[in-house]
Amino acid sequence: MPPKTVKRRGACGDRAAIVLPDDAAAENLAALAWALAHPARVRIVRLLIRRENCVCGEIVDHLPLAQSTVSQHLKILKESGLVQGEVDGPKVCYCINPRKLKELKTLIAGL
Amino acid sequence: MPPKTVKRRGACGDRAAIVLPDDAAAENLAALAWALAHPARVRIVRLLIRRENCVCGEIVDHLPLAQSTVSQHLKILKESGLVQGEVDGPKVCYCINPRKLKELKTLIAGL
DNA sequence: ATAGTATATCGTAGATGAACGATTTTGCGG
DNA sequence: CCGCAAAATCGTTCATCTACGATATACTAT
Repeated sequence: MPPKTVKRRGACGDRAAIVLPDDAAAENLAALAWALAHPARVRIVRLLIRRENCVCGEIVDHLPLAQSTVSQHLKILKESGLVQGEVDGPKVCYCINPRKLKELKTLIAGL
Repeated sequence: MPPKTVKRRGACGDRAAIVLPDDAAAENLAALAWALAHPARVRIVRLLIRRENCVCGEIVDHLPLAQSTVSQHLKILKESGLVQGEVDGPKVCYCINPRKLKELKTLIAGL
């Protein structure tokens, strides 16, 4: 997660973080953009969009990264809401959350 | 800048970073998404789009951040190409780079 | 139950981001 | 030339990412 204009500890000024009207929208878009702010995650999302159905750890085979690293990227994508995973036997299938994807597209298009 | 699947120093495995065909596209989108991956930068971009012309350090007045912090965000936005700045007397005017913005929109829409 | 495969989580290391205040740079005006 | 205002950069601090290997967890099948 990106520090999201997060409240820092007491030191360092901190300046009350006045929340302006469209702040929520900005944070929403920033969170979604953040999910795509790494090439590996872009690749994963594209992969999941293509094979519109779920995919399991073949994702790992498509990336030059260790399984644990891919798992972390998937976690980030899940937390963003862009990707959903459901258990299927010993494997886990991931798929795109079309609603979130559309939300992202709408937010970007509406810039 | 986001680590962009960057080459790490010799230690840590490093695994040759095989560059796959659409890697360039993924990195390109990731870099643009990265620029918007922070609420403050989203706000700045929106501000610059609205006042379609240039704006100077009033940007600072619109954000609950120190001048130096805003300057850093502007630097990131400039590096992404989404924003351009040109000197105007003692001030600096920033404006959106419509080409890059369109590129971003196209890449997202084409997901 | 047990072994086996598939994911997730832990622990670590190094790099980088975000934020600030302080300082430096830059371009005008007196 | 000198001072001013605006912006950029420096230096610091803490949090977080990214990556890995190693380990733990989960579910199947034997």
